[in-house]
This record gives sequence, structure tokens and C-alpha cells, in this order.
Amino acid sequence: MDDLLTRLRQRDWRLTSQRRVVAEVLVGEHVHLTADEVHARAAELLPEISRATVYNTLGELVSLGEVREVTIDGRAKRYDPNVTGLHHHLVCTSCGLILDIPAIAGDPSPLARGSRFGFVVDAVDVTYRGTCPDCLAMDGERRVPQARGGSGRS
Amino acid sequence: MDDLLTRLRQRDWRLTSQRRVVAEVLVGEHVHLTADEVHARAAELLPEISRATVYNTLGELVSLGEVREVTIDGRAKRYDPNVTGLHHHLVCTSCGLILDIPAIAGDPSPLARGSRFGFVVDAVDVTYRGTCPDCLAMDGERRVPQARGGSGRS
DNA sequence: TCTCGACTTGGACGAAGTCCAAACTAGGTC
DNA sequence: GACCTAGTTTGGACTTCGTCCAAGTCGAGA
Ligand SMILES: [Mn+2]
Ligand SMILES: [Mn+2]
Ligand SMILES: [Zn+2]
Ligand SMILES: [Zn+2]
Repeated sequence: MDDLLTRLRQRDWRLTSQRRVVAEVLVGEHVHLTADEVHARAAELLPEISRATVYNTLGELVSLGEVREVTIDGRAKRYDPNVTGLHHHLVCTSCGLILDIPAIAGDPSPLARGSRFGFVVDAVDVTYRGTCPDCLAMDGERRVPQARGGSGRS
Repeated sequence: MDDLLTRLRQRDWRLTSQRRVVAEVLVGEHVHLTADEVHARAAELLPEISRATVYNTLGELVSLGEVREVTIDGRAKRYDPNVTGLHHHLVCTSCGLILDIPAIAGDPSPLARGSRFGFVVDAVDVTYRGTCPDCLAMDGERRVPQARGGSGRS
């Protein structure tokens, strides 16, 4: 966390309270938050922070490679501070829970020359979709598709 | 295509001109269209068709398993009539081109019992991101990130 | 402390999608 | 063919997520 701030200062980032707070929220709880969730948590520490600044800061962190942008469904993007260990995502389509799955060696096949169509490939996203244990249990009785919002620690 | 309509009639679908036209657009050109692109093309055949109906129809086709909903980025969802052969997607992050990659046997590792966390997994989405040959070529000169909108036949 | 370019802010704007009450119609019945 | 009605369609209002911008603020080097 302090690491992060040091690294950012070196890449000539002006260290503002807003940026500090956003970084703090992200590394603090390692879940896959949406921009608005980050904003809500940041606003607890710094009430005047604006949505625009949160979007700006998240965008910068993404281009600096410090945070990963994850698109799970067509809804809000999620921001993932876990960039050191490559991993995939396991998503519950019923409640929105998101878990990290460590990638195992040679996991997403590196796309043989033939099927690459001349592309230069620089990332692979893998998303497993299914139903989590809780939702499976709750399934026999009454289906309660539950409030959205993924929360899964890696 | 006529196949599709027959199948749908059997699942007691009321065969309206709107639905016929949407189906026609989808199977007609096998690209990954957004809902609004489907609407535009459908409107050429049936000018009065509304956006709401296109959204409704696409949603129904998805739940009937006749069309696959693909989330490439945080933008508009795309609708993929290729549901018979499982496949992944190869996306150009520069121009938006989307290509189908046939899945090879046991390709997305079926997620070993241990890393399944009690989930019942029923789908895996794999997206390769990179740069297409055209964008690579155009790259040395002047970077022209080009109009969005994927078009790739399978 | 001063200065200035980088940063922040709120509000307007835009894209994608959902919702709903009123109007319409496919297809079964006579 | 005329009739009926439940299933469909429609346009517009509304929601969510995100971007943009002109004006004001502030971090940090001198
Ligand atoms: Mn993650
Ligand atoms: Mn496809
Ligand atoms: Zn669940
Ligand atoms: Zn391209």
C-alpha cells in the first residue's frame, strides 16, 4: 500500500488526498469493486471527493498497470487490485459473488499460430459462470436472486 | 434460418413480423451485432420496428438458447447466433474487430474440483485481446484508433 | 512564500438498456 | 370471414454507468 504510493510518486504523480484515498480503498479490501462502490467508500474518508475524480484516478491506475479493469457482465466495470498473480474469475450468476481463480500453468491455451489470424495477442480473460454454494442451497425453497454486487476476496 | 423459425413456432412463439425480421438479421450476416445494430438492420426491412421490441426479442432468443449474449468490453452487449459450435473470441482492442476461435478439446480447463469452491459451473467465457493485422500495419505511421463496432464472421 | 500547471469539481451530457400503459394483432374458435 | 383475447408491440420516460468541460483549487519545486 505504501509501496503503491511510492511507486506512483516515482511515476510523477501529484500526490493529492483524493488519489491517496482511492488507492487506500482499493488495496484496503481486496474485492472487485465498481467505480461507484469505490466512490462510496472513498467518500467515507474524504466526503467531498467527486465521482469524476474517482473515475479519473481509476483510469490512471489502470493505464499504469496497478489495477485491472474487469468486465464481468454488461453492468459496471469492476476494479481489481490483484495484478501480481494472474487469475481468472468465478462468478455466481445468481448473487453476483466474484472469486479469484489462480491461473494454472499454460491454462488459457496460448492460441496456436494457426488460429491467431495474424493478431498479436496480449491478454486473455477467462470467466467461469455458475451458481455459488449459498445460492444452490437457497435454491430448493424460494428463489431469491438477491442484490447484485460482487464481493469476493482473492 | 427457416429451421430457426420452425423451432421457435414449436416453442409456442407467436410469429410476428418483428420477430421474423430480427431472426432474419441475426442469421443473415453472422457477425457480432449490438442490439442497436440489429435494430438498424431490422428497420431497413420493417421501418416501424421499435428498439424495445428488438431488446425483447433478443432477450427471448437468448433465454431460448438460440443466441448467445457476448460481453466483450464495458460497452454494448453483442448477440452471437453461433451457438452450435462452442468458441472463444479474439478481439482487436484497437478497431473492435471480433473473430471466432473454435474451442479445442478440453480447452478452458474444466476447473478442478478443488478450485471450484462449491460452485456449479455452467459456462466459461474466454476472450483473447490483442491487435489485428490491419491495425498492426497502420501502427508505424499514424495511429488511427478507428470506428468501433466488431464485425467478424465465424 | 509564490507560482503555475496539474488536479478536482459539479453538472450537463451521452450511450445502453429497462419499464410501462395504451394500442395492436396472431391465431384459435365458430 | 368475423370475433375474441392473451400475447406483442410501441414510444417515451426513466435508470445506470460513464464522459466531458469550464472554472476553481492545490501540490510541490524554486
Ligand atoms: Mn480478481
Ligand atoms: Mn462468436
Ligand atoms: Zn450466489
Ligand atoms: Zn484492429
